[in-house]
Amino acid sequence: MTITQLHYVLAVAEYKNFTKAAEKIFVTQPTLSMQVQKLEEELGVKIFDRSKKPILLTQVGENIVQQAKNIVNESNRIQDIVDQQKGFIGGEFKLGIIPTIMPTLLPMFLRNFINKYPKVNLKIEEMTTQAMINALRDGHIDAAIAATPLDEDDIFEKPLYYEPFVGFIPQSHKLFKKKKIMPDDLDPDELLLLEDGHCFKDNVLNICKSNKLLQNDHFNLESGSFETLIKLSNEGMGMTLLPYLHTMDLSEKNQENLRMFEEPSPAREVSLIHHKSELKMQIIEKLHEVISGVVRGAIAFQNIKIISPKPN
Amino acid sequence: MTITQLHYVLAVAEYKNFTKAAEKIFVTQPTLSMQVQKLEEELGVKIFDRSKKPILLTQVGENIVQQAKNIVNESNRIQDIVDQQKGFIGGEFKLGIIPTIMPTLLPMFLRNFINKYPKVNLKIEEMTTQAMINALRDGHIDAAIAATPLDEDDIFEKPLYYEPFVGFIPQSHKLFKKKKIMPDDLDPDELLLLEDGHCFKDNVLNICKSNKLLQNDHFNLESGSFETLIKLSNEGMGMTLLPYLHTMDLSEKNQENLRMFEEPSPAREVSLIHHKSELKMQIIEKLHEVISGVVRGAIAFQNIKIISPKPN
DNA sequence: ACAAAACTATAAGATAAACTTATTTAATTT
DNA sequence: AAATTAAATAAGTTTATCTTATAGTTTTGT
Repeated sequence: MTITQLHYVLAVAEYKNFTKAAEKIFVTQPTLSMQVQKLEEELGVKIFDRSKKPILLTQVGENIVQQAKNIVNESNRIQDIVDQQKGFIGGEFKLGIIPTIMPTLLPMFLRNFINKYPKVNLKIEEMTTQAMINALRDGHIDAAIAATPLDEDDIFEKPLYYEPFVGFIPQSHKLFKKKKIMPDDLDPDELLLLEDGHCFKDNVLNICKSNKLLQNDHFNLESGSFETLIKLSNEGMGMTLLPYLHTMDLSEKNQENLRMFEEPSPAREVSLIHHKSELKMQIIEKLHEVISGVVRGAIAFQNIKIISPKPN
Repeated sequence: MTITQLHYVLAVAEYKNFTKAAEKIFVTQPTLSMQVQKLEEELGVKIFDRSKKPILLTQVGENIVQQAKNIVNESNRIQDIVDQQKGFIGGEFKLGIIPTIMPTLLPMFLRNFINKYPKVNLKIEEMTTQAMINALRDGHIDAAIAATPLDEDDIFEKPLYYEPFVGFIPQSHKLFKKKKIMPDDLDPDELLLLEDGHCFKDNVLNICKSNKLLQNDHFNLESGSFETLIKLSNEGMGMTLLPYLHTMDLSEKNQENLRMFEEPSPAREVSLIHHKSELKMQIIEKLHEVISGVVRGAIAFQNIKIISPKPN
């Protein structure tokens, strides 16, 4: 049994197809076939059931794949140990970011980070929270930025900052005249919302319903579309909520529609999340350091009420 | 990086000597030299400091060895998974047993176990509790039988049975006339004891002192030497305590000197212990099953007071 | 149902990796 | 300083791994 063979098994298990897996890991298909067979022979069991297409994992196969993931993870950790010792911060690092955080946060820290750690080859991908969790588990990404808490017990969360929500209220709206708004002022049925799955906790307000309506309808608002939300709002579709960092980019005219909450302001917790396997921790720590440092300058609220991303 | 290379590193780390390590793992010394060098080159660090003799681990080396142990353990687990699936109970299994349990317990279960699981190649070694803990950590043994609790957080304990202590009281002794004895009757200063490190808990009696005296003096009583203890006792050196199972082998004459404790009788907890890495769990479970089944027949006490092996 | 397409397995030869024996070099003892 | 002990290097052999080419399967589409 070699680590290479385990890699091969994982690739086949992932793509359920020898040919595709072979392409992805840059070997020929016979290499995969033979090495997987060799391992199967050594262990004395079939890992894959090739009689059906797409290929299936046998029962033992499932367990073997699970364990193979552990072994491969643990073996990746050795280079980590070496890097850490050398104080080397570098190599490829894949970071996932949810759409509603991407456009505001990325410009704030990216230049800073790549200047400070030029040897890190950052690859950033926009993805949903659920896709992130899966990608972290599979090792497809090394870390991600999302609204937390997620309550996934194999995902660790390192909070980056607490970002207050700010009301965006059109002139026609009855709340426009108020200087500060309160959670109780919000009417879920006329609130325009973007963030997938982000809900106030029960005791504040549950706005998932309106959220879902928007998403399942014509709109499926994605990255950068807070602009859309603002336009809809200005056209009398109702008020909306924006994360604080996003409000800093608004035109002067739009700024006039902003209304802060009475303190403690509802806020979302934004965290750097990673898998419990703790691979590439050095980079994760530096990333956390840079981002929270940069954001600390932009957000200086004290009185904040954290909001959970999921209804419960 | 291959699993083989990690094995080689572990061997060298263990014997601090390439030549010896090479012998132990049945390869030639140049093979070790070259493969270790190759891994060092791949990682870009020296794992061993060869400038001194015996060889030292570098700082990174220490960490690498630690991680290598994890990886090797996890990779051994794959065959385990396969065996489990097949319902196969077999292969080499190394079991450590402490000297004071060995002679009485081993004959009780050994034949039974090897008949039931003939494919298991049991290798039994007598060793002290501390040696066991180290051997379990290093993977030199797969499981062990010892008095518990040990309070080692990487060692799991599966209690096998609770074995009462029985007083062995020479005719000359003042307690000889009593039918049953009580913990308070015992005088630590005149109690002959054998078991290394086994002490009544504070609230019963702390007999470690007398124990240590015996050990550090001329005697270092080892396996099978309860006989010696009994002879010493019969010659007026004082009373002693014997574990219940041992008393079953005594001559009729010696049986007359036995005095049970008033219930609840003090007892020692004897457990099958293994490392948290949970390798060869199938065999461990079967072993536990067989031993506790066999002993259940021999010990049928209800009222027992468990005694801790260590003073605290 | 039959041909085409899509996959996987096998064969054979090329490449590369790992291992052994023999020898050299370096460090430690005496 | 010589003898001893242990690790590194060199050279050649064996073994393992990979690729190209090809033969079998299973699935898909008409």
